[in-house]
Amino acid sequence: MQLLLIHSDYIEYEVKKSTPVAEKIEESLKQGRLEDALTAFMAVEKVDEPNPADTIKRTVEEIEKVAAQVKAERLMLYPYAHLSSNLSSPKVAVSILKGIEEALTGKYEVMRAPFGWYKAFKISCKGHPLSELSRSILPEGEQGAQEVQVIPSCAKSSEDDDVVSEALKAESVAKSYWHILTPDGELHNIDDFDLSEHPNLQKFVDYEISKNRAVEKAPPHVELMRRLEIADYEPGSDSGNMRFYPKGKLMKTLLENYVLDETSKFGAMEVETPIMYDMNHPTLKKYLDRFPARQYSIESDKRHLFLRFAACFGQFLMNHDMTISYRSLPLKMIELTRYSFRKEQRGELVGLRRLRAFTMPDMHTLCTDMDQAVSQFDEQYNMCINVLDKIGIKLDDYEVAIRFTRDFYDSNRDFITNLAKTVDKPVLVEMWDTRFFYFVLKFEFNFVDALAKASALSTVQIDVENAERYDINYINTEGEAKKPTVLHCSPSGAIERCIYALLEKEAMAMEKGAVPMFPVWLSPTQVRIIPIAQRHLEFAEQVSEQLKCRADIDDREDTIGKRIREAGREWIPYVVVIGDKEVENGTINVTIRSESQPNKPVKMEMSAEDLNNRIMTEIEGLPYKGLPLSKLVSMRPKFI
RNA sequence: GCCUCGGUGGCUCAGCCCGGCAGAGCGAGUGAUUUGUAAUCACUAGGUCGCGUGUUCGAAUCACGCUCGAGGCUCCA
Repeated sequence: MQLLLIHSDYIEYEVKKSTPVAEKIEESLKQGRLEDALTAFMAVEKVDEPNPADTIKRTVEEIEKVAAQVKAERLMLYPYAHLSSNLSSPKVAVSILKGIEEALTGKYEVMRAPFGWYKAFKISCKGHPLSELSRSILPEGEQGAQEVQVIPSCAKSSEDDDVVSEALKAESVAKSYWHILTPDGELHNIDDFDLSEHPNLQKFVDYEISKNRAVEKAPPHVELMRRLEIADYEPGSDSGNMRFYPKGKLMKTLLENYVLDETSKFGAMEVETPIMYDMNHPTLKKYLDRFPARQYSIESDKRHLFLRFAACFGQFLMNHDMTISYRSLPLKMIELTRYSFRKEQRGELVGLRRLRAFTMPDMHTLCTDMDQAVSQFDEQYNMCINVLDKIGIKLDDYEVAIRFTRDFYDSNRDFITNLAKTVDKPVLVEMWDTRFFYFVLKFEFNFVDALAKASALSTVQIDVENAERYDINYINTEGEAKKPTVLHCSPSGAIERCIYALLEKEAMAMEKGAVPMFPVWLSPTQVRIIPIAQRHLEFAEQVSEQLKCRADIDDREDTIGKRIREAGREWIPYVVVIGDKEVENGTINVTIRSESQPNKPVKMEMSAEDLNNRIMTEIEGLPYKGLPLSKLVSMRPKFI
């Protein structure tokens, strides 16, 4: 039994024509309408034939469960053969459908659309989180059956159709085919590929496909983000809106500046667009109607506004008004949105991993045609690898997912193979037989965290829909207006999520017995200077002046042991202890965190200039900003 | 939205099962110590035990309602 449940404002149908298997019906059943009803589209399958009673029982349970969740009092039972490719005999189907109807009658106001007729129907989907659900009900012992992912399409109506059209069927149920693509170009069936040598990819695949994500504890980065005074929950705001303390704000600014620098080198023009838009703007309305409500909305005088969930709107509306010659293509614009807003469901928000307000670098590239788009895609793919690498997230830390339509794959096989070659490891492939989303090709780099949960960082998509929707044109060599092919790219993914990934990565490293740290250019304090006694403070000041980086002085009246420990707990890359010996010799003793092991610090005697040179080499070409807090640690407040 | 668990000084938590003076460690303040590589010692301050109602001689503890948070479901353009 395949079930597709839609909680609708209304559903109505009208029979058009009988098929050879049609049940005989009363005139009154030839049309029907229910308001505020849960509609159950159902397909009875071959596997249901041996035990119809069991199928009835379990289907009824499932429907009742959902009806209770959405508080529906009216049910429309709608036979919908297109949900399955392995249907039962019509006789069994009718008996099961009638059985379900009988079991539910009395508890609900039930209407059943007749079986075996071509019917036209209209449905208005409510669009709340539970309004669209699909269920496969299999007999006991048949759990291994093929998984079918249903991608819901909302607010669709088939009013123009005489019969339930093939197009609607295709859009209601787009099938995903999962594969593993190896660098040699082989496209393996996911079940046939041995992932045991790729444990991280295995985790990602499990997360993506089997959706098995039971986890018993909170993710480790939540404790770390607080303990390191990076970020924290803000109870005075909405959930998923974080506060950032000075150290976290510094890291965030550096990451933002880095991504902007890289995209600027890449030729992107930085722009800024509004964070709120008119819900009733004709172009935006069309776009919003395609998706269930997931945005913050604001009532302001007569207008109904929503907060942007990406920078697409602003940039596309700008593109629409621009005069663009083919000479300007590929044309790149970037905005670093502070913020983009998505009203994710309450239970889905976790620490810095998924937020309702987040900072998103969002670049769009207008290309003359698909060929140019494909070559741009390739360049941006490589840029993303490089950007994440500098941020401290290496190729081993994430898994690649590439998703495309079958048509795209058939005409770009070599190109896609090359993407796997570039990263030189197997990648997960999702292929759709029809295009449902606005893109024909996308990739993401998915970070797999300490609890085996995956989340996307970098992504690029080839969009074949929005140039049309926003009426974006360029003038070609012939002087004709043409629609460009558009690329969406976020080189790093959300900035907050990069911090999450770094924290989770270090948490995993700690588990394995390594010493955790941030890349030097991102460390809030790069050098901690610890004068042993007060008389060494002056020399400590001198050393800090010689270092052209974020060097602070722990002048608190604690023991050396304690201050060393504190520096370690702050993951400071270089720790300098200054006492009589140093003042005398003019050299310094540096503990180098990146070379140390737990309980085995690596210390080196060097001059302040040596240390400075070493750090300058490490942070060369990367953004820099001064200390986010007072140089003297004794003057700092505690944030947590 | 549904299910489960939780809310006790700034932080982390014990106490709750089985009702009887509200506790510890860290942090903060003060004093002593001026220190050579992962927690110096002593003292002090700091709490309507999330909110409300009920049961009781007596409620942090039991019951009910509310609220906020976390995890799961669902979802993730």
